[in-house]
Amino acid sequence: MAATGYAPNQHARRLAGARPGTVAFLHCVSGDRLLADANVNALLLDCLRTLGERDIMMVTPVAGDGPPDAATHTLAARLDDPVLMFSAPRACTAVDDLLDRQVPVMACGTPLGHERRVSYVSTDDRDGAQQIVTHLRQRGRRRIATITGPMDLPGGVQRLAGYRDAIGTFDPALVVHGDYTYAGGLAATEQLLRRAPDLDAIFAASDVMAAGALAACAQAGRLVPDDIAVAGYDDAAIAARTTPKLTTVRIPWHRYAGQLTSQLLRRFDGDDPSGVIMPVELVVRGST
Amino acid sequence: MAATGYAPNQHARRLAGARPGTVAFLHCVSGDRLLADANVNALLLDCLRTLGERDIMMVTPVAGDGPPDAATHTLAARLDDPVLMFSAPRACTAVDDLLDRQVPVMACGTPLGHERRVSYVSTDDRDGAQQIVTHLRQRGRRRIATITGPMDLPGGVQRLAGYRDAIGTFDPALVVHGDYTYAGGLAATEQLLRRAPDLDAIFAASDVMAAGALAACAQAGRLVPDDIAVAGYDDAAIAARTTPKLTTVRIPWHRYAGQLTSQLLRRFDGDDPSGVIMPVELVVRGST
DNA sequence: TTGTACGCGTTATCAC
DNA sequence: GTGATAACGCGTACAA
Repeated sequence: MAATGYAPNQHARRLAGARPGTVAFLHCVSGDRLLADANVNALLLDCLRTLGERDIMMVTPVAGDGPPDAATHTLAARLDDPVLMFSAPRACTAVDDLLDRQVPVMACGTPLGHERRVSYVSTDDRDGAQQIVTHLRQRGRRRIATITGPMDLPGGVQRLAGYRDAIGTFDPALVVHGDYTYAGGLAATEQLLRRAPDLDAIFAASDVMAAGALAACAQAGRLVPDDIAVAGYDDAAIAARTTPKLTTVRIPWHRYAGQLTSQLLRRFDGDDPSGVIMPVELVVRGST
Repeated sequence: MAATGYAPNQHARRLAGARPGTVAFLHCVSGDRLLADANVNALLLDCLRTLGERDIMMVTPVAGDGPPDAATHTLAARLDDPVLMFSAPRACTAVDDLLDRQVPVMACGTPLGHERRVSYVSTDDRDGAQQIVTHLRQRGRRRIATITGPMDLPGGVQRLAGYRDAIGTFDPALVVHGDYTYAGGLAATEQLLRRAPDLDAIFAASDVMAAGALAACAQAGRLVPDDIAVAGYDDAAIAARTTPKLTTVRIPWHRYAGQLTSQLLRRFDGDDPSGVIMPVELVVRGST
């Protein structure tokens, strides 16, 4: 059997009604940002490996062009297998497509507007943001600005909520919306420095944006952490490679992926959608 | 037809002998490095999008654990569709598996030991390395070290060959083998600085390693480019984000992906394996 | 326990 | 051209 090099035909077994042997990977971003997010890649990889161990299944990523939602929408229509979804924007119509067709959907991060119908695992973003802003205030920072994530994504709104929780008196001039990219963080910081030259701390909603913020501070001749403290979020690899290294909030990536896959597997067996929230942890480094 | 929301069952059509609707993505690296290489990701994404335009096909990535070859070997045995292969090491046994089973293989980079049996698109690594070393010599550098890529990968051997072509008198003390990673570049540079304190230039076989080299130089108190010139390879995104920015060799990524997909599509139609080599271009920035 | 039909949805082929 | 039918390879349910 094994000696003859025999392997069952996946198409035939699927056609005969076997349980799905693959999981579709759906990343709801515009085409040029696909596979460009180190956090998502790491998480995806971790899931891929765990899934591989169990049933030797693979994940098929799906590429989308144009605006995030439209692209994923059309592509979702072709999907047959369970879907592992990342960066799902608020009330993403692709999700409706999938749910209508009985496709089990597992979201990474709270699926805004679909909390009851799709399974998800997310992290306690609000708490993390609170922790980091509180840390900045304890270090004596008084004019703390923030660069948010996209406001149609759960991380964007929840990290901003945490910032508001902990900031004391809220000043809209100290808030700029970002897009989780390095270039976005750099541009947002330039804008903040122009708008509020007296700020003494910046909390960026991602480490990549924080890295951009560091570059912008350097260009503007502001010393970090002496003149301005900079904090990130995610504890991504880049957080330990900047100068100075970034204070950040650590997401337990490995356990996160573990939850994602185990919940997904549970959906395979027909369990109801469920939501899991993972705790996060403050990591203090040289940038604050 | 379209109004009823009908979509043909991919498994059934495949079972009935239709042409493959998917391409398998095989990255021959140890599990933890999968999806971690920005160059590979960008290339993969580009292929994904082009492939999507044509026949609305997707790519299924395959995860492997353990040593690169063993993992890909076992996983290759499950593959049925055409394979797009990256980072294929010398005489990779997974390739034999695939070829035995008539699976068309398209390699990114010269598939060492399989040049005649699998199609490939590669870049003129030897020429690129020659160009960059010649550039360093023209700037007056005399003790030019190199951090190579893995020597079982085509980029590793060919970029080293180009270095030897242009270096004049070859000194083994100035050669350290790297692994294309940031940490590897950093460690290799520390080793070089210990071994040959008088070196005045480092050519790293990838931008990521060059970024690590910059960090090591900074830690050692050596100024770049005043004391030591640092050059990379790939023209990856990181090359424009370091301080100073990296002199490097630009690979025409977009056209590279175009060739990869068009050759792959050609294999679909039963054409014979073919090899294509793309030209590269020197990009001079502040680090030299 | 071991064996034998049938059905899954499509493509291909052969009559018509 | 059009329409019926045999594969494709594996699950599964049912019979022995």
